[in-house]
Amino acid sequence: MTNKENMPYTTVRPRRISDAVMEQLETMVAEGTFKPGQKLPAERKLAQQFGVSRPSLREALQKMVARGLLVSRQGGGTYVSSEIGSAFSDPLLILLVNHPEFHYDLLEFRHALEGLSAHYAALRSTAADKELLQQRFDELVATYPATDPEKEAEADAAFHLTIAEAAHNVVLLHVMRRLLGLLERSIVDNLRSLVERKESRDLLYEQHKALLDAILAGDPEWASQMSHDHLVFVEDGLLELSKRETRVRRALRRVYAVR
Amino acid sequence: MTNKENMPYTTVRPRRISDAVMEQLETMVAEGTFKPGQKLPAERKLAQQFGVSRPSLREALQKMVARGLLVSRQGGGTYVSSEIGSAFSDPLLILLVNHPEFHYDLLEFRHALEGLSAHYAALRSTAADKELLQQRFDELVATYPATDPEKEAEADAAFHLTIAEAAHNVVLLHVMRRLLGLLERSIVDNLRSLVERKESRDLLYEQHKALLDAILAGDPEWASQMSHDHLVFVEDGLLELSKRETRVRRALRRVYAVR
DNA sequence: AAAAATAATTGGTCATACCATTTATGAATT
DNA sequence: AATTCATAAATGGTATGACCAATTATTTTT
Repeated sequence: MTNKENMPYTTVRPRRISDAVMEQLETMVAEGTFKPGQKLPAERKLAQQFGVSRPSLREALQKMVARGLLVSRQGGGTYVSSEIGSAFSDPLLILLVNHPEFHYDLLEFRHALEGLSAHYAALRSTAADKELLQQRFDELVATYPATDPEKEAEADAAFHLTIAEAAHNVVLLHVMRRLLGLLERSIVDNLRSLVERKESRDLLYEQHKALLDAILAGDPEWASQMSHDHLVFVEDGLLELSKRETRVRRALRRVYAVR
Repeated sequence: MTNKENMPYTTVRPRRISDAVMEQLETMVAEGTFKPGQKLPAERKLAQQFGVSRPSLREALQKMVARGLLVSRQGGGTYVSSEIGSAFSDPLLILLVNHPEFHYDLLEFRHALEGLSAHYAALRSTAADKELLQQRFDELVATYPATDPEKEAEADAAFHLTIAEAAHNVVLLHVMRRLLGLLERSIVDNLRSLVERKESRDLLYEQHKALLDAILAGDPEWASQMSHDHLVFVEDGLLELSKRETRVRRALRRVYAVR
C-alpha cells in the first residue's frame, strides 16, 4: 500500500486495505481522474495496480457501488456513476423513515428547510429563477383540479425544488432533494387526504401564491413568514393524518397478531 | 437464497448475493433480532447459515460496516453498532465538503439549521433541557480564554447540539449531528482565526448569551432573531476566511504545479 | 487468587479456480 | 462492402482453501 504520510489533513489510516483502496479510488473520482460515465480498468488490473488481491479490491468496489459512486455489470465492466448520490444511504435516516413516530419530525424538518429556501430565494433569485418559479407554480396550480395526488406531489416537489435552486446553496438543495425523495410517499398520502377538503385546497393555493409573490418581490422576511404560515397549516393537517394513521396501524397490528 | 415474494413494497431483487445477504441482516437489525451492541455470529458461521461463501458474506458485512450499521474488530468479532449512523455516508455530501467552493454553502446551511433549532428549542425545551443548556453554555464560555480551538469547537458543538436536542425533532438533531461532524475541521479553523480578534470574541459571547436567554425565556421569535444575528456575523467572518483560504490555495496550486 | 502461557476463535487477506454475462473479433453469407 | 453469426476473450460474480494477525478463552504456573 502506498504511503499516505505527509498528506495534508490526513485522516486516521483505515484499518482495512479495502478502505484504503476505496479512499484512493474516491479521490480519483472526485478529482476527475475517472469521470462520470467512464469505465474503470478491469478488477484484475486494478488489483494488480493497487498491489492487492482481487477479493480485497472487490470489497472496496462493492462499498462504492453500494454508495452509488460506481455501477458494475457482470461481464460488462465497472463504471463511474453518471448520477452521483441518487440514493440517500444514511442508515439512520432510512430507519427514521420507516418509523411512523418520526415521520412528523421529518415533515416538520422538510418544511422548515422550505422556509429557509424561501428566505434565500427571495434574496438571491435571478430573473431566470423567477421566470422558472412562475412556470412551476402555474404547473402546480394546473394539477389542483385533477384527482391525481402523485402528479400533484411531483409538481409540488418541482415547485419547492425550484425555490431551493433559487436559494443558490447547493447543500440546501442537495438535502432538500433527498428529503423530498424520502417523503415522496407520505406527501402523496397527505395530498390524497386533502383532495377531500376543498377549503383546505383553497388555503393551500393561497399559501403557495403568497410564497411565490414574496419571492418574486425579493422580500426575504415576507417569504419566510409565508413559508412559516404554510408550515403551520401543513403540520396541523399532518398531525391529524398521523393520528388517524396511528389508529389504523394499531388496528392492523391486532389483525396481524391474530395470525 | 430465501424467497422474497409476497413482501409488501417489494424492492427489485438485488443482483448480487452480497446485497441479498445485506438486506436480510439489515432487516434482522431493524426488527431487533440483533440489537445494538450485540455480537453477531462468526463470519464462517453466518456464511454457513446463509448458504454462501465467506467472501460473499464478507462483502455484505463490509457494506454494512461502511455504513455504520456494524462494527468489526479483527479477532474480536462483529457487533451491531450502538450508535447507528455515526458517519454521514452520502457520497455527494462528502464530495461537497471536499470542495472549498461549497464550504460556504455548507456553513450557511448549518447555521440556518441552528436558527431552526433555536426556534423549536424556545418552543419546546423542558426544565431539564434548560438546565443542560445553561451548563453547556457555561462550559463553552469556560473555553473562551483558552487558546485551544479544538476544545472550543467541541464545546461549541455540544452547546448547539444541546439546543438541537431541546428542539425535540430527531431528524433535525440527526442532520445537525452529521453536519457538525463534517464541519469539525473548518469550525476549528474559524475559531483559530477568531482567537486573534478579541472584539469578535466578545461579540460571539454576547450572541451565544442572547441565544441562550431567548431559549430560556421560551421566546421562539427572539431565539430565531438571535440565531439569525449570530448567523450574519459568522457568515461575514467565514467569507473573509474563505477569501483568504482561496488565495492560499491558489498559491499552493502554483507551488505544486512546479513539481 | 493472580499472572503468564497456550490454544482456540475470529476477522483480514490472498491465490486459484470456475461460472455467468458481456464484448470483441473473425469467418461466412448476402 | 455490409451484415450476420459463431467463437474467443474479457469481465464481473462466487467459491474453496490456506494463511496471517488480533482477540478471547482456557489451562498452567506462581
